[in-house]
Amino acid sequence: MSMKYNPGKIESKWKKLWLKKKIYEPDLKNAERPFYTLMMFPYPSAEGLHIGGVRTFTGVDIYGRFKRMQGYDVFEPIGLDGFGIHSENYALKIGKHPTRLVPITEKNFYRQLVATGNAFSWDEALETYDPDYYRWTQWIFIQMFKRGLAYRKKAKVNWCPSCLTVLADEQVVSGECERCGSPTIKKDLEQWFFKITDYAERLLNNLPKLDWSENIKIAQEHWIGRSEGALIKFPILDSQISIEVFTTRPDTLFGATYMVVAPEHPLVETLKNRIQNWKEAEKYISAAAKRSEIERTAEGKEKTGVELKGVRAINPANKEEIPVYIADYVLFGYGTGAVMAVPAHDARDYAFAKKFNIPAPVVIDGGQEEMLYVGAGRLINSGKFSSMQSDEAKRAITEFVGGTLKVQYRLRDWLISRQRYWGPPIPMIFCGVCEKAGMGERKDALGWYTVPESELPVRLPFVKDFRPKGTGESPLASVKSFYEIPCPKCHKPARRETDVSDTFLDSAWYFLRYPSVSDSRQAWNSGITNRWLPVHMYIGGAEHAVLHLLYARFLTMVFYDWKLVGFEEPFTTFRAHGLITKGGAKMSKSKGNVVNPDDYFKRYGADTMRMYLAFLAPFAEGGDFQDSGIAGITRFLNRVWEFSNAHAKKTSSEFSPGDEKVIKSVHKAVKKVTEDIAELHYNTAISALMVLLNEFEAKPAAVNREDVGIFLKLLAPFAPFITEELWQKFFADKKSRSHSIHLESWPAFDKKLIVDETVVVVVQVNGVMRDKFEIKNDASEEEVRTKVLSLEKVKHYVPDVSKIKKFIYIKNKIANIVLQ
RNA sequence: GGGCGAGUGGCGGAAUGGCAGACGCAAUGGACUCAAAAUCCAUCGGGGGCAACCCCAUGAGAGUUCGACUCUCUCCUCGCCCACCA
Repeated sequence: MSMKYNPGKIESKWKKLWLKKKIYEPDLKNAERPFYTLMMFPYPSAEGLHIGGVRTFTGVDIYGRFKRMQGYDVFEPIGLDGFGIHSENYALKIGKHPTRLVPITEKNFYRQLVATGNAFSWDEALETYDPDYYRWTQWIFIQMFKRGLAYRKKAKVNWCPSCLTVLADEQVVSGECERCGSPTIKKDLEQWFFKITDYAERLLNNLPKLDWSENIKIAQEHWIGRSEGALIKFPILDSQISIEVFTTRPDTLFGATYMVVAPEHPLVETLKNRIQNWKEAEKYISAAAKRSEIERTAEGKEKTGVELKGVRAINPANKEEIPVYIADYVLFGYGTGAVMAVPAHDARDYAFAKKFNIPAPVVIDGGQEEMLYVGAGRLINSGKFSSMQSDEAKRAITEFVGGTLKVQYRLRDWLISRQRYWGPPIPMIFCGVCEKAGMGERKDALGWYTVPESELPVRLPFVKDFRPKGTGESPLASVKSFYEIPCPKCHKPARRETDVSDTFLDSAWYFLRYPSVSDSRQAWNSGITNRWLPVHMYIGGAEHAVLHLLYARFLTMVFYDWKLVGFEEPFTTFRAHGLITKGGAKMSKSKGNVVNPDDYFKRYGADTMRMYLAFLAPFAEGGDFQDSGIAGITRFLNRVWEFSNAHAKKTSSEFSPGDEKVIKSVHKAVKKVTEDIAELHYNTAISALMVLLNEFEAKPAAVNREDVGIFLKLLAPFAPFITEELWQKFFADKKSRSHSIHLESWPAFDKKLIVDETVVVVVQVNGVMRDKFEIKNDASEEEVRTKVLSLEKVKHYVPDVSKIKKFIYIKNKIANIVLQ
């Protein structure tokens, strides 16, 4: 009889053949129905591919294969985000230079990805550490500088004392470094920033138009954090100086009994001479600077601060003299770095005022005796504004004190420079001579010049000691041959920028490069880009909601404004995938519950693993990986193999005339699998295939050769190898040029065939199920009623027909008799 | 503290206003076997009953509805994200 199903053998055969025949390479220049499907850029960790990563890649692949069979020219590129702190930290840990580590991890990662059986377009693979790629990352930086969107600024920035580099706000998670988990501190450093804040409003306003997982959109909305309020000036007594605050509650201005400025606020230094307790203030300021973000916030609601004695401000609404404090509960980076404090109507101010015995007059009638009321309401004790409602009062009071209405965003500019080794050098040159002479490429950045585009890439030199220095300078700052360079303008000795750019810059534009990888003269070919992008189906982790996904949107918007791309948003559809746990816990080395894909793929085969990962839980939700569950898929594929071998090769004389029910089941399965894949409900699509096979096996004589063919096509996106083998064996037309099942067309279903001639109607009495019966489809309510009342069970529960209050019939589904 | 999501058999999960537990795992019994594995058949939420059947059950409690796992409110638990943003 037939040979046994041997996944190892058929998988290695088809893996090679698919690559050789390039069946997954679309015609990038001429494709008529482009469909770009993409999984978030992976970074090649030396441990190799994570099983969760396998699941996500495969999830994207199932969708791509489905679209390809539906007639689309599917582009599913792959590459590695190998530059950056994550890769460098690993290199540091094992004491191997990143340049030596890269070829090893790259080879291993690509080998694993081939093993998954994914239909990647390998010809377009790219790596961020490849000079052919990062020259364009540098090119982007140059354009950003030239157009004023990249700038240098001395600022209090997040510093990771373990990674010894600065970090963007998005990379500080709960006061900890996103990479290594160390508590971060604030450091005063001059750094490069991208002006993402210029795009805050558009990044926010476009969100509703995007077909993205809702939670991701909400996360971005919160991160951008729009709030409407007012800028109001509080004059300082006996001076020309005033303190400006941003407030969302100008309606509570009459209740402002003190002010707070952030310890980092430059105004504090300006007022130094007036501050009678300067020593105390100074002590507080330097202590605040040293404390980590965690310490600053972990002390939680316990407020600290120092009154600036000798400095008094005037509340512009009621002209009262009020004290000024410094306290670290006020953030320098938000608003103006100073607040007016209204203890009666703000929880933080309330806590602070209580501790420092500051009065808290009530100015909004909260309808309760409670001191603290943060809601809106009717104004009291507010002079001529008393009895006004908050909404109206906001505008009126702002106007009264000469303030201005203002929209404030929480989003800050993207800190782009890193004092590390493993990244693209920032392509800038600084000339001290030009700076003194008032020269520079941009008037607001004296002394700074971009590297001429013809000289790109600025290659990352080999630096033996690539460890971060912790001095605020990158290891490149120790390589004279790298940074010593004549000024492009005055030709005097100048200095190259030695910082590298953030990894997130590498990954913020890679999807634009993929279709144009072969083009060595430009970052992307706009004709090809506009043909293929925006990415039609993008899938990745929710943890990138405010990192990668925000940065990618920002850059795309910028390129759109520069007319380099014809679309404003990079990803039409985005779906977040779920997390895979093992034994109910996140996989981690320390817990010893990490699933190594290599072992499993070798043992069970790619088809089985692909299907198991898709079957174990809804794709978007994630679930628990259990070894025992794999057996179910192994059995299923064995049965597919056996059944196909036994029935697909029947000669025509052996064909069954076909059983009506089997045909209907096949059409129903086509509908269900088609709809489920489109919704990424892979688990239920697979269960539908299992149901169909169960039915095939129950009445094999009624199964046609054609039914088997349809079944294999439906299964093909999930199990590409076994279906290809069986298709080639029994169905493929050997003469046609390419006869892969994966290039066959997706089965259609006949609407007429999925409707049953009879339906089962459930009978309820007072909402409790009592009986059911079969009746012809779309029977009239009268027919149903007659039938229902004739049932023995119904007679038992409804002895007196006159007691029927209501008869409810939902067509083809249910009949409910309601008694009084 | 805020936001988002989730709570259904021994387990993963299905059903999103209409027969709760599809599909699969595990388990139990049986067939095959000298035996085991594999495979096949049967049982498989709880309680009652010889049985036909009946009752209870989707984290807890209320509500809306002829009818609620599904919608609304309150509470509890868990997960993820953000977190002194004025």
